[in-house]
Amino acid sequence: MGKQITEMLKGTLEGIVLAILSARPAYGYEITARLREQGFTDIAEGTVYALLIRFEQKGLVDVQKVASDKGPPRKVYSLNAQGRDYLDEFWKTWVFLADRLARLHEGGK
Amino acid sequence: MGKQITEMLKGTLEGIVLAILSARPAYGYEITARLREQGFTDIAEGTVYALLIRFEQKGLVDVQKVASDKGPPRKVYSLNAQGRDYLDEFWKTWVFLADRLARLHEGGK
DNA sequence: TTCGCTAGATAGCGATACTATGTACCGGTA
DNA sequence: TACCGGTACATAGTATCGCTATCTAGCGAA
Repeated sequence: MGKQITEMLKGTLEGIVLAILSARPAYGYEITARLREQGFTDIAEGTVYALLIRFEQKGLVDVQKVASDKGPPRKVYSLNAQGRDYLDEFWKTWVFLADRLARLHEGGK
Repeated sequence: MGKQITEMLKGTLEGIVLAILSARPAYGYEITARLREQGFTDIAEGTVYALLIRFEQKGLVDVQKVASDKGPPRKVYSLNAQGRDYLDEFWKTWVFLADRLARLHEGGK
């Protein structure tokens, strides 16, 4: 996909992961896997963990440690009220941007 | 609009400006004005100039100095063949991302 | 002459995603 | 028992990009 997607993900990956969490709680490894399923094949694991820590620091998620039968305990993240507000904001911003880009795309054909 | 748009513009502003240039050649100040018309009211001028310089360094645009009757001479940028290829790539990447986000947005209602 | 608009340029900053690497736990198998 | 692969989390260092804040400079009008 090249380097363009990397820059484009800045600011959007955040919303993507929040959206995934809004569907149901999940832990880091699981989120990475789900991203890959959805076509984001080259998102680094480290990126997701760093993102989740930021969510925690901003108070957008609640965290719960859950023992796992394979590997170390999982940190399960769930979106809280503040996180949902933030996600709403994200979608508004996204729609704004997608709208304008759609117009530019149409115009340029 | 908040801080979200700032991060979201990373990687996309590049394509937006290339798309504007693909319609017709333009100079920095003009591009800034056109962005504001299209609703991007808070894009800093300095950002556009820096972006144009990057385009030049990457060889995506041709440059022509044109005297102006007001202010210093204008640097008029026009998209060249390589720039058009790059813009095509951009749209492909954008469509990929917009597609997936649309699906997430639908799912989350 | 001063103000305001046009036009371009740059230094320093902050946010974010990536690369690369490391730790640690578990089950299966040779 | 010893090793390997898969699971799970974590972090140090880097590059990119847009923003803030400033600066230079030309021109016309008040």
